[in-house]
Amino acid sequence: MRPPGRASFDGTAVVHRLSRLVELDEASVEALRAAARRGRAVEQRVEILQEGWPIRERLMILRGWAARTRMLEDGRRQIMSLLLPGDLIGNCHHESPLATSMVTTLTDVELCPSPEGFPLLDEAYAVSSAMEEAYLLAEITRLGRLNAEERLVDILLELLERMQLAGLASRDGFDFPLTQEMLADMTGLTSVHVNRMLQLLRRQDDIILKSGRLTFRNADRLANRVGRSPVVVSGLPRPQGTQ
Amino acid sequence: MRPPGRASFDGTAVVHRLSRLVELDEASVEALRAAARRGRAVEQRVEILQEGWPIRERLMILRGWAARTRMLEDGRRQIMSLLLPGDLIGNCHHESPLATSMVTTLTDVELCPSPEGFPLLDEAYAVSSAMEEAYLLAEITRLGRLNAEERLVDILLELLERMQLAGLASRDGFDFPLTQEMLADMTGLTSVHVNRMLQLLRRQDDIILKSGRLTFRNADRLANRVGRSPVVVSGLPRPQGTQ
DNA sequence: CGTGCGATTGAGTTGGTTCAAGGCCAGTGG
DNA sequence: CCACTGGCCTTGAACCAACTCAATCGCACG
Repeated sequence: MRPPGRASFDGTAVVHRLSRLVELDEASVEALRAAARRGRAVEQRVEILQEGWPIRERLMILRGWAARTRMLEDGRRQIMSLLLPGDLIGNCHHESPLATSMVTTLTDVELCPSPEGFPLLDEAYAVSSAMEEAYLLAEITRLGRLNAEERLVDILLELLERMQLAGLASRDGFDFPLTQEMLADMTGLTSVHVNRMLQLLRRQDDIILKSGRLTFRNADRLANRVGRSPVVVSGLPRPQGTQ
Repeated sequence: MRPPGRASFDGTAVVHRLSRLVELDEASVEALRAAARRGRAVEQRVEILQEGWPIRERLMILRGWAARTRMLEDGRRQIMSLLLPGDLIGNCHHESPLATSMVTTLTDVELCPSPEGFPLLDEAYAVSSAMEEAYLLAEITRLGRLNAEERLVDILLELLERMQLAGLASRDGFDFPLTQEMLADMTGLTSVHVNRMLQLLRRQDDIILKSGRLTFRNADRLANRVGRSPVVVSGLPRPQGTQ
């Protein structure tokens, strides 16, 4: 566990992700890289942003996972969305200066302010923000209408999709830092039940999940089984030129 | 049931709501009123927008209720958010030209394109869009961590809050057009269970719900009981000057 | 006076929770 | 080098909130 403080990073994930959303020019990419060099490290389980705080700056995640969460009085916790490398935090589309949710690091994280004043980057931020909304909608359907197994499969596939977008996943797997309790807080289940469902998926030979790595045996078949279609394709402008 | 087609309306709800979000100038208000006069009526249970459709124009709801919904293959349905009079549809914050969800009318509805090119209105749209996100986050927590009774109370109180914002509710009640099945599709429950929970609330003397009107016996007490705080206050810029 | 949609009720079932007790393993300190 | 943590995962058994299925009621409307 490295101590928080200064750190350096090349910003691969951010560049990879944003340039898949919008075809970026050299200046934008360079600005991202430069920003990434000024990255700050934050330990796991730290609150980056509190609900209602003024948003000073827009941040990007260079490394590690964070989450937008809400706590109830009695300790119940809901993770409303995950923030992965390449994602933006506090992407307030406007003059709304207050955070609408708490943001907590789930792992050790490295972040930096996102560069401003580059038209293409602004466009990418906008698309990114639209994607975020699409993921919120997906989360609502997941919680409202899917059963435990479907929820888990659906969220895992979404993560594969997003990690691929950031260039951090192979065709069928990626490094997976979440505990079962975090999965429970995302899916609205208990960690005990998440455990049983993961075992079910393992027994069915759908996934391999061990030592911090998640691998799908056949992601397409699985997606098909729970009736999932990728969010990116359906909810977003097709990447221009790229792809 | 009036036939769809041309209709006229003064746009009270829209003006009321938006001028609570941002202090509008005379020109903006007049533009809203003028737009409202060109309102179009749509029957209940009609799909205004399909997922993936290009968004031609930004619409406002003048009268009636609609919803952003998603259907699963097997007929399960989730209402992701409600659209009330004064709300905007397809408030795409950017160049993202595709609808991220289906929009269906729940009641007979009257709508019109929202005026463009007024700086203060644009600001109001932006705030409105931020609120929409806050409501999505609230919906996620509701579905993920509240039990049936809490979900129902929470959503009903949210609706009170929103209807008041549009000037369509008294201090403790408003006209309520939703069927129990629609409530079920919002709360991720079955209509049978929604029915039982509503009866519970009636028995506890929390609400009166009959002949299309919902009244709270003591909204504050109820809010307190389920640990709910208003979304508007916590997640939004305080209305400047107003209030 | 039907007719049909929505609300209501009952009885049985189940998916997911709760509570509580281990088990595993990486990191730490002696 | 090994024993001792502490965090996370695993397992079992009892329980309960919410679902399912199916019948009935009530009312607005034609």
